[in-house]
Amino acid sequence: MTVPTGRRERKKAATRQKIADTALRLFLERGYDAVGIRDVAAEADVAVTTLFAHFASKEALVFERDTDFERRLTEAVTGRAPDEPLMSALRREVQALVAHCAAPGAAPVWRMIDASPALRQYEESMMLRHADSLAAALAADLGLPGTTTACRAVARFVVDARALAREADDPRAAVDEIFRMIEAAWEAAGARTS
Amino acid sequence: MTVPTGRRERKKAATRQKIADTALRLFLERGYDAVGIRDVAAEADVAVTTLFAHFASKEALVFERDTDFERRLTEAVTGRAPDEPLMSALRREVQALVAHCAAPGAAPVWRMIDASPALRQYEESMMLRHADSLAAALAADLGLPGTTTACRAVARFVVDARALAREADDPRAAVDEIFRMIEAAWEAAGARTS
DNA sequence: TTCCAAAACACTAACGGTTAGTGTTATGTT
DNA sequence: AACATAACACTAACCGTTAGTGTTTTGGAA
Repeated sequence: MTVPTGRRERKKAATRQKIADTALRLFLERGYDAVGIRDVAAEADVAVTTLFAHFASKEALVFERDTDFERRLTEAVTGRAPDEPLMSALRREVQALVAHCAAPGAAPVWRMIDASPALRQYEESMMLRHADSLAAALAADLGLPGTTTACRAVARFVVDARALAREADDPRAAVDEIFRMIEAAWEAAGARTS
Repeated sequence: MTVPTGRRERKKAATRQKIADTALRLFLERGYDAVGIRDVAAEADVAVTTLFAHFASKEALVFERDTDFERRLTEAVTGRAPDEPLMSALRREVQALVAHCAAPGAAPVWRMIDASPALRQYEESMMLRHADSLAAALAADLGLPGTTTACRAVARFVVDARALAREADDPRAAVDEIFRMIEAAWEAAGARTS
């Protein structure tokens, strides 16, 4: 139980990163479906089993940073300024996340994701996991003992907002519009929750 | 272009049904993961390729009636009484769908679905497809040329309601609570949409 | 009735993601 | 210095799925 950063952990992180980088490069070069797991493993110079020790599935290679998204959502709730309303903080964070997806460098990756049913499906279930985390964070912020139906509902609405905005013509405006709806929903629920 | 019901179509439907019934029986008997496609095909006395000619995937064997759900959602919109509000009709239909899931005979099937990540994921993406259909139906009902952001958002909220209610302690109450939120969201959007 | 095109069905073989089983090295700790 | 552990490697296989190919059935046209 010493402090974290030993050589072992650094090597492990390096291997993981090398695999992820190699995979993304190959996927963008030749297309997601045209690259096999065995190709990625060979190019990254690791065994297939090693690759699966670091990533649970082929899709997970693409969404390597997925825990970041989850953390950002929950921290938007737990780490907001004391006087900021919940929904305001969430809208800001979703705006930032959507803007991040629309960044110039990210475009080819999202085009690849949109082109692959497997990747789209993986992203969907990722977002539902994030919604569960967010629901828990919301409930905790309200001092509730467990996640209520209203918390779960709003959490889903928020991740829906991100998904819909990503596909909209004007992502910024879409987030604003959907959040007006979510805020109304939240107030309607609030009459019973708080 | 004669009328449909020839012997051929009856036989095809019978084969399809036999495959689905056999699959569901085996899945419930031995567990979804413990039954292979080859087992199902053998037990239904068809070739594996025939099975895949009728069903696109192993998961589709379980959600055989999925188009029914989709149709019921859109028809709740298009086929409602002329004076009934949209959200009222949708709430009624979602209540019916959720009640249907909670029916005694359906319990083992849902337990199986909840136990299998693959099935859960399949159901999720099914629901998103349904949300897209519903969004189109909503837009059409409002006389809009295309699906707007608000339509898409509300459609997602509605299918979220079904998913959340299915897992809630008191499904009926959950649907009511979430629909109070959705109606508020719909009104907030309506200020700009209609 | 006879024949034809289409569709359902079958069979083999394979592909690609994923895992089990087993063994080898490197690393942090005692 | 020695041990326990975790990272890594290799082989072989499992399972869902598809391609390729051929056979039978069926509905309708000639």
